[in-house]
Amino acid sequence: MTPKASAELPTPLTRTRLYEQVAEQITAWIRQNGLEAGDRLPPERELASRLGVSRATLSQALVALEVVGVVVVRHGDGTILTGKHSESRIVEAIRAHADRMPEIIDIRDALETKIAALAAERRTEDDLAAIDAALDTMEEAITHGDRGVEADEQFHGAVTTAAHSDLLAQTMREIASLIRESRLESLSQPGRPRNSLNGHRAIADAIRARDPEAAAAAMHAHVEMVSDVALLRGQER
Amino acid sequence: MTPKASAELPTPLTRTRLYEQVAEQITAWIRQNGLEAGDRLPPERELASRLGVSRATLSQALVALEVVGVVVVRHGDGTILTGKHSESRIVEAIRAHADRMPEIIDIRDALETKIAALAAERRTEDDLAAIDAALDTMEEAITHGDRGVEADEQFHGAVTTAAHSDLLAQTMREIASLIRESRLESLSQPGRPRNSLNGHRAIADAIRARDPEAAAAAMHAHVEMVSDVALLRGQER
DNA sequence: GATGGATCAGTGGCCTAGCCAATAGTCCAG
DNA sequence: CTGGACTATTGGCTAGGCCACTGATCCATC
Repeated sequence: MTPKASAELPTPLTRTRLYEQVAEQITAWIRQNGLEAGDRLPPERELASRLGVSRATLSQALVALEVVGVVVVRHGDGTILTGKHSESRIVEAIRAHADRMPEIIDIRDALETKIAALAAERRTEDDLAAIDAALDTMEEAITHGDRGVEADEQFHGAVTTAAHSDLLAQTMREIASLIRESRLESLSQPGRPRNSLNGHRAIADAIRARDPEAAAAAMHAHVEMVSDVALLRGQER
Repeated sequence: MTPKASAELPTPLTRTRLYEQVAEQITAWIRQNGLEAGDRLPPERELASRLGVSRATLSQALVALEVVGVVVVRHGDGTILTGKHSESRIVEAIRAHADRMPEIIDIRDALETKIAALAAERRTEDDLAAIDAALDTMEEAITHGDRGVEADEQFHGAVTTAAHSDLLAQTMREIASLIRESRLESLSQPGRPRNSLNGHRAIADAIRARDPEAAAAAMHAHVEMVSDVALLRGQER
């Protein structure tokens, strides 16, 4: 490498572990042969030699697959498929889809509407303060010409916290990365941040007034507004 | 199988792997010493001897922790904490809570209400047939004095399928085990299965009529009915 | 005929020992 | 002060081996 390369270097070069490659080869092999739940993998010794790795490495790969829930390894018996594949990860299963925006909208609508309603019922004064703070942050961001992506997330995060439901919060966190993408698209539209802020205000007011139905309605309208953008973008393709 | 032994045997006795114990010891050690993101674990050789296991086994444990996202292992450098702990798994985070029923109700309400509405919009004739089949199964189960737990799951599964949203389906699957528990409790109440079946019928009718709002309302009422049981049980404790 | 014990082959669990490869720090030459 | 070489430390992976568990089979016993 010589001087000029001041631009971005290709990659931090993520090193792949052997066990990862082995795990992928195994799952690929499973798909190819159309194996299903209950089917057996070959014995470790055989599989290891077939893959050209040591039994220790294969064992690591199996541990990984077991943790993810793809297989269950039974002492003295063998390694059995669970048919779960990678169902555990919500996100990855969806990422493959090209036109996944509508689905994200659906689930946002489902979760956030409920969250808004719960927040209206359960919010404390502290929760309210956090929500207001997020509104101020967004106000300021927009005034400075920023899109307010972070402030947007801050707001929704504050509302989620106010709902006081670990399960809902956890689930939101699970799909956070997907939602983030839709946010970016939405807030990139000219004039959209302002609209979004107004939506937030309506939601905040309903939560302040402890009115679950109004909060749900406001959140629903807000998500719908975002969906316009998404659908529009879907047509562009 | 001989007739008499119809009682339940103690347990299928789940065997614990050494690497699992090691992984737990490590996480426990992390908590005890209040280690945070960026902190290092001791070298493998040392850690292995301190824990009294071989390096190979310790390595398996680290693979498991790496897959879950607790640590990142860097060749030639060491093992570094990520501070993520186990945020990825929705379920486990909640299992710890003693009184988690209300939260399950909340998220069921959020997801299934939306799912019902979508099902009403998008259902095909095949979807409808599957839903009706589930109703018949439950009808029969109840007539035979069964609680109809499986038929209940079959129905909700059919509705979820009819919603044609992979993301929602995925999320439902993610919390399926939690919901299953709440189902068991609900359907164990005398007279409850019959009530539940009526609720299902109302939902099915709305979906058949392609009426999203009615479907959502019916599903909401259905989930509410279940929640009565749950809350009642919460007071028992 | 059914039950229960012994046996045996196949399979995973775990270990020891060792070499290879990457990293980061140090020191030295230019 | 920069760049290269060296070195200690650390993880990556392999080989080979013993032990424990599982399931099937056979056989003695009741």
